[in-house]
Amino acid sequence: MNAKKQLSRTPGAESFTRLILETFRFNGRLLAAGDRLVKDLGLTSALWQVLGAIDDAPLPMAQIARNMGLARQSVRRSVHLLQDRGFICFQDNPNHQRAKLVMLTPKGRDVLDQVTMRQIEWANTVSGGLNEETLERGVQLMKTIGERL
Amino acid sequence: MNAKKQLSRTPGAESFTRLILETFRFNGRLLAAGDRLVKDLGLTSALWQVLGAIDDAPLPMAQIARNMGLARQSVRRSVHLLQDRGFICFQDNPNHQRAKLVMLTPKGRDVLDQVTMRQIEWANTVSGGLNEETLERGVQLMKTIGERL
DNA sequence: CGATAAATGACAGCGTGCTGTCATTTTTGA
DNA sequence: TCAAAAATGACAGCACGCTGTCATTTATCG
Repeated sequence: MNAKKQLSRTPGAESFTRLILETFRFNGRLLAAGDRLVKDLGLTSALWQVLGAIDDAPLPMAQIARNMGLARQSVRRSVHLLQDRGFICFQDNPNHQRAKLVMLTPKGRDVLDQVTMRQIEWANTVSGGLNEETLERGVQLMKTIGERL
Repeated sequence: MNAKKQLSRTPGAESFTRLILETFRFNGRLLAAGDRLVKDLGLTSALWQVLGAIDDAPLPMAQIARNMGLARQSVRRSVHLLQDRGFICFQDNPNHQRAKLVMLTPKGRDVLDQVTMRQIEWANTVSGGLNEETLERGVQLMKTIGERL
């Protein structure tokens, strides 16, 4: 007698498992594409994302991290690299003595604007011919599953 | 006169951009969930994936890397960690003197089988209530876009 | 008000992806 | 056949995510 439980994936779980593996690949490709897009400006995908997070308004590191879904310390590292490159600076926070506001320098503003224009052209090209609803359903799918994890 | 070109995203590009940001988040959550699932067995998401790649048959490192969509050297590092833990060993490759075959040890086989059972239960739960076609469309979407990058 | 909890950033260190370079082996093609 | 190109794994080192710990500041609530 075979005591091992007969365990198998539902059809949905099969698809879900494929989705996971494909997500790993896709994520890697997106990061690589982003790196290519901004390399000559002295940026990387990670640094660019942090710049983008303070596009509208200066924010403390912890707030940036929450907005991006990253750990506080991951953002801290990027912020210091951006400071070294002269893209951001710190501004006193009237509401919090410890948590200074991370703010774009004029140089950082220039670079972010350039990158944004490149991203727009790139996104228009890559998404060309793709159905908007299909994309939106993909976003929703990841949000839905993400919340269950 | 404003010489700046009026550049904006198409609706598809807006959705695509949201898809990108959501992919970063989703990827992070998946890795964390995988780590939790196998932590007590001395594995991580990355090591587990490599074990899974040689579930069916021993393969050389470079082949594993291609199958997983990773760089050769990323896989090399994981393979050596798995060797340190006694989960894999090397087997002579009759077709290639340099590229030894990476093979599960009995211990590695046991662990992988355990992990696989856990993943099946987990995937069945997480994917419960999700439409299979929706998931499959998500997979297709990422494959399609991924090829354009 | 004051004690305790929570949030924040600094510091140290790890895991896993990448690239570049090298020696060796295998494959290709003139 | 044999020289050039490609593939493979070893080694070194970087980028960026994470965690844990700490001192300090801020918020909470009895």
